[in-house]
Amino acid sequence: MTGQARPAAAGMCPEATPEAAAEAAGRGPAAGRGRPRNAAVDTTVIETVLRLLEEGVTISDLSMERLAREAGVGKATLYRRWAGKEELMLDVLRSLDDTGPEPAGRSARDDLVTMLEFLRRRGLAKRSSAVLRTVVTQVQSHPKLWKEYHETVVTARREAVYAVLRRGMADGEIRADLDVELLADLFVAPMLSRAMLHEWKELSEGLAEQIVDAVLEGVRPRPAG
Amino acid sequence: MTGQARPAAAGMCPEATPEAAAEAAGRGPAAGRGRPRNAAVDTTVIETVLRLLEEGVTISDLSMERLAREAGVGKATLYRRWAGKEELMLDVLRSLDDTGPEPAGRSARDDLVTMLEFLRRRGLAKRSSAVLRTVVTQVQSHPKLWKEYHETVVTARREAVYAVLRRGMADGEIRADLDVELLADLFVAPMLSRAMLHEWKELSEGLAEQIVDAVLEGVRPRPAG
DNA sequence: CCTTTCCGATACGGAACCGTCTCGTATTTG
DNA sequence: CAAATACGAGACGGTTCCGTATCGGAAAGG
Repeated sequence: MTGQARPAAAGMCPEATPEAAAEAAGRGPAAGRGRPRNAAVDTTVIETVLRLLEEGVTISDLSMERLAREAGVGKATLYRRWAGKEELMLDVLRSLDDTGPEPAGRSARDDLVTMLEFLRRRGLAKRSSAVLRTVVTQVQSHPKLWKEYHETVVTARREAVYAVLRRGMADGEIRADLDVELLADLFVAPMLSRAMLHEWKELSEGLAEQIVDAVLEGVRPRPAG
Repeated sequence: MTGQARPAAAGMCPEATPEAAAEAAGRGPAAGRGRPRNAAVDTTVIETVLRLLEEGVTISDLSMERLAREAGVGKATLYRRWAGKEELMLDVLRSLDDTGPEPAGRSARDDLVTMLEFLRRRGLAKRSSAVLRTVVTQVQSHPKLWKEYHETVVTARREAVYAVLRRGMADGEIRADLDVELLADLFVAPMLSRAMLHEWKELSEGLAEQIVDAVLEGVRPRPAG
């Protein structure tokens, strides 16, 4: 949650004090002597970033100066904790790392529905949706941020889908002659497409089941039975 | 290809009350008297924008000042033709309006493959890909641009897909009990997802056929014949 | 020839931002 | 208490951009 990239001195772990835990997370200005940092500032700042993104502010338009104003903190405080906007955004991305519910494991079909339903609900939640849409789309311009987000969030979720699919293939529930990555896209992309590209209107109630079942059964008419 | 939002007279309808037509499209300098505008400037400017976007420049980073420098034109010339960056970008978007080949109409399956193959090839073409990725992702921050792009390009292409699907449903080639919009997403979204979200690496040769056939047949194993 | 408009170039004032630094104050350790 | 550090606020010089205006020259029509 808190900043990691600070230039700060203090390096890592001079000793094994209780603060070392905090230091281990990445930093610390040798937290010993003076006034300690107000942990609430980290929260306030990140929350402000999320609020502004939710309101449609572009990452480029989100200047450190404006952020300081809106969050009611001093610019020095920002630069004391983060080396720049990029480092700050990295922390914002990390705060979004919600992997969703663990699939129950009853069947591949049900697990896929669960996963897609999570995507659908997140697409409907205004906070997550707007923020995620903004971040995912704009972050691609900043290769460093995109790489971080991709490795932290996207890859993890994709691997979870792969696991479900592989088990389904082993169980004979899913064709084993298709590429796992292709299969994942067949299921996930339609939901992602609606959540990100289209307007949020088309995320109706039973969409997860509709997609999963349609992809499973195929859209070619079956003569009978 | 050339600008439309231009205040200029230039364009279409040189006669039939030239001023009226020009004024209708915007406002014009009543092109009659002085030195005519160099039509090549429109091309040069738009081409420069595309080149810069292709190089990864953000729309926000693409200032009118920088654009004038890179294109080798005067700032005044830009503001003489476009009211601002937004108007200019609208023309850039219009220049991307390539609807692709008309489907042959032999079968819904083949038409879908043709359409997806067009998306795949465009995703591979560095120019279109990088530009489109940048435009599509960043343009969402500018509601006006996004609306324009959506109405001009996206809607038209989606309608084409709908037409193919409806004909396929009428011909009994595609299940008629599914929503057309859902069907369109099942086919198109996987390709779009790979072209825009993933890296361009995963746009392999037979991908269009793979997607179409997998969605048609379904990914559940068929016992036998 | 004269007027009009375009062209590239550049100067201009005003604005926003960056990152650093300095205040005056608050809080904690020694 | 004194030293050290954090805090909000904001000054500071430097950069970039915006949109307008001006300039000398070029191309068209009258």
